[in-house]
Amino acid sequence: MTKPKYKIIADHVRDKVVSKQWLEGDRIPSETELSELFLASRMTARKAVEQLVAEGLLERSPSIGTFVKAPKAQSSLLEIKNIRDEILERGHEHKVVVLSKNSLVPNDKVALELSSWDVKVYKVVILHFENNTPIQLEERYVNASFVPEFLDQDFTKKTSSEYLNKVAPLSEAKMMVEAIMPSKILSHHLNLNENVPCLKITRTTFSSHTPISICYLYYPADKYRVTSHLLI
Amino acid sequence: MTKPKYKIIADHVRDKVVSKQWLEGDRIPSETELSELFLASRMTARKAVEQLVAEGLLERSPSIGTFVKAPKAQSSLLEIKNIRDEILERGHEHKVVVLSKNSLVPNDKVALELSSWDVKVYKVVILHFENNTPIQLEERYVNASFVPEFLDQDFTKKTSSEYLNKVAPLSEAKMMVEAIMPSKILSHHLNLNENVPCLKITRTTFSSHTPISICYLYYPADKYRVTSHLLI
DNA sequence: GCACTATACTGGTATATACAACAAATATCT
DNA sequence: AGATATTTGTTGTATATACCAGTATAGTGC
Repeated sequence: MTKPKYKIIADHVRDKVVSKQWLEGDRIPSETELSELFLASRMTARKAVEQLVAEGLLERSPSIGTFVKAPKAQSSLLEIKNIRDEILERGHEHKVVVLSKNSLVPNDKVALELSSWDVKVYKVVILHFENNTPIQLEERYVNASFVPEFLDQDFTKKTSSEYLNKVAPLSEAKMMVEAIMPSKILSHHLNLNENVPCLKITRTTFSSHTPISICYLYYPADKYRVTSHLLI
Repeated sequence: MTKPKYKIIADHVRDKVVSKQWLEGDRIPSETELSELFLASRMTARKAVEQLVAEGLLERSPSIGTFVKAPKAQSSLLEIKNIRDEILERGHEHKVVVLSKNSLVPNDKVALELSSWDVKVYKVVILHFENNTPIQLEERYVNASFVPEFLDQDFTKKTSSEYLNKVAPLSEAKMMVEAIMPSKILSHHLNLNENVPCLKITRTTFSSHTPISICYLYYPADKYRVTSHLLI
């Protein structure tokens, strides 16, 4: 299970970019330099760079170099923002309680979305608090073969979606918004009064055309809403 | 300006796929076969295939082959579609009942969104049926100075959003999705059972940066949901 | 007929090499 | 000093080669 060399290089470069050690517009080492740094051939270094260009992190200019690309403006429609950033942007405090971590064989519905019948799936249930008020219950299933170390993460330090976006950058997402009446257990976790509905968001995220994760997000309807802004 | 060989190969294969000469699930020629067909090296043929895999047209299975991938379901991104088209697309019947038409001075909330304190506002309330089941209650406020003839329209023939899009083409939209418990009157119109929540969509539409209309759309939660598909 | 083995084929990784097109820096000439 | 030519560095394309790890098929032995 040794990681291919081009992936090692790609991971290393991606880390430099997402950790902001290399900033937007910076020129990264040339393909030849990368190949020397990692004791690989130019073709291998090139393959790593190609992958990151496809992910949208880098941008090439022939005869000049490869540069860190500006992040997508991407405020737009029903954006995929992680709950922590959202809460911090409102100037509030974010707290997390991990309710469960499991490795399991997916049920049909989850397996269908992750198109992974033969593989394991990881499941986590996490409760998010905004200023000590429960704001989101996150029930997340992750394709274990693509993110093998998912369960080892400490989600109190980095949210699950932050981690996923790091190891398998988001390329595509499907969302569904429903209104439901909460089950008793859900009502308990979200500390809901009687007769308060929930917003249920089902979100499937893809990385390079592969479904990585499906999550069910439950919000108290009296404290949360989804917005989008669409330019035509 | 000669096209690189790998692009020629990729274009050729892509054409086979989109023209349905090669169908979903079909195995395409192996990399070696492609290289022989196009008098190229395997690496070049491989690069063509890699590109098409990245585009999502093909799918690889190590030791087995490369296959034509199932096309993406492709609902579009939280599109602003009008309810009639939506229902007709599902192959169902659409019926409309206009509950009220008014001309009034806007309350603060509506006026703020339409940024029209000094002008009149038109209001319509319309109930939409899908196969004789109430599916949407539309409460719409329109900036009267921009759409003076709004109230004269027959909304059973053309929906309000169709008409608006014709006289003031949509350039921008803001949406908000919430879950609410219906009021008694709403529950009655939507023919809801007890304890069924509603999806409330608040949508403000703009034409050339001017807010034209704000509408509140109420849906029975057990019969409706909002989806979006986001490509990054 | 059945089980096992060998072979051929597939995509995945990795390298070495070569040349083209272009840009920027450097050196050279006038 | 200024214009021109050369060199160097960069990405882009293309090939030949090698080996690995799987799968599928054909062949072999029983």
